[in-house]
Amino acid sequence: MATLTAAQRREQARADYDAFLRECPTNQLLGRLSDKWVSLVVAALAAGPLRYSDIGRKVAGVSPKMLTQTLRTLERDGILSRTVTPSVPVRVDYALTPLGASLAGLLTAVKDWAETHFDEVRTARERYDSENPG
Amino acid sequence: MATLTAAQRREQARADYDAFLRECPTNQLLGRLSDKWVSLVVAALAAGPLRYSDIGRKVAGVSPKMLTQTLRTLERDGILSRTVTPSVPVRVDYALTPLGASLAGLLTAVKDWAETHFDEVRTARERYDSENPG
DNA sequence: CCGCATCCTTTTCGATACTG
DNA sequence: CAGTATCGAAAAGGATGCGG
Repeated sequence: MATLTAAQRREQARADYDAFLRECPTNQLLGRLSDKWVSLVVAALAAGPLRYSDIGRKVAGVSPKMLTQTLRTLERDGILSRTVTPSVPVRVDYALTPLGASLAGLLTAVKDWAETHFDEVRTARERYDSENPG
Repeated sequence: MATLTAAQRREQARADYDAFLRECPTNQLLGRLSDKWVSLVVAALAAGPLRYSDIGRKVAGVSPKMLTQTLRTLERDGILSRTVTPSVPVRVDYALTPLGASLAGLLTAVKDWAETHFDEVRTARERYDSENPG
């Protein structure tokens, strides 16, 4: 008779796996970077520093909540810097750090790819949909 | 008195905006590509074709549901091809298309960036957390 | 102007069990 | 082996109102 039940073994395996994932840099960061708003915000700042409301205007469709949330995590990760000018009313500027700039090149490359190859993707979708009715 | 209430104007603006977003190629594709599993699956296939279960093993922690879902959308978008060999048991191979291969380079560049700069990001996080208690 | 807190809806996702 | 179906938990996301 085994010293562990099947359920216990499964739980153990899951715990090990969770620990592994938490230590895996690629998955951690990739999960963070795999965010629609991250790409758009970084792309927006690639051209130069912007104020909070300017980013909101440049990144179409982002709610204040998501914008703030995205900016906070990117600031925490050292991707961008946040500068508060204590005037009245307050002025807050965001800019890419050198680290962020190195990432921006890659993300805009992906964005450019999307723009360049969208027609091919659309064609592929239409073909797929016509070949797979239902 | 206006012919529309503020709420109605807001709703109208949102409808217009939604229509705009649906037509925007960049946002459509970028949203699709900004997916953790997409990056990982494409990266897994970058080295060469793989069978369904091989991908599942290579991409740690993906459930059958998400794997199938991801593979289906990528096939529909023309990023990868699906080949069924009607043996017993069935054998299904997935491979990047030329279109997918052109994308793979960019995504693995992002993945490499994550691996290379993870230490910097971690350091930035620790600094941020110590400077922002609570 | 910038942003936080709250509520609430929608969507996503993982676990599980089952089929050809 | 390669999926599909279903369920429930979890998270994301938007709306709104307030505060510095």
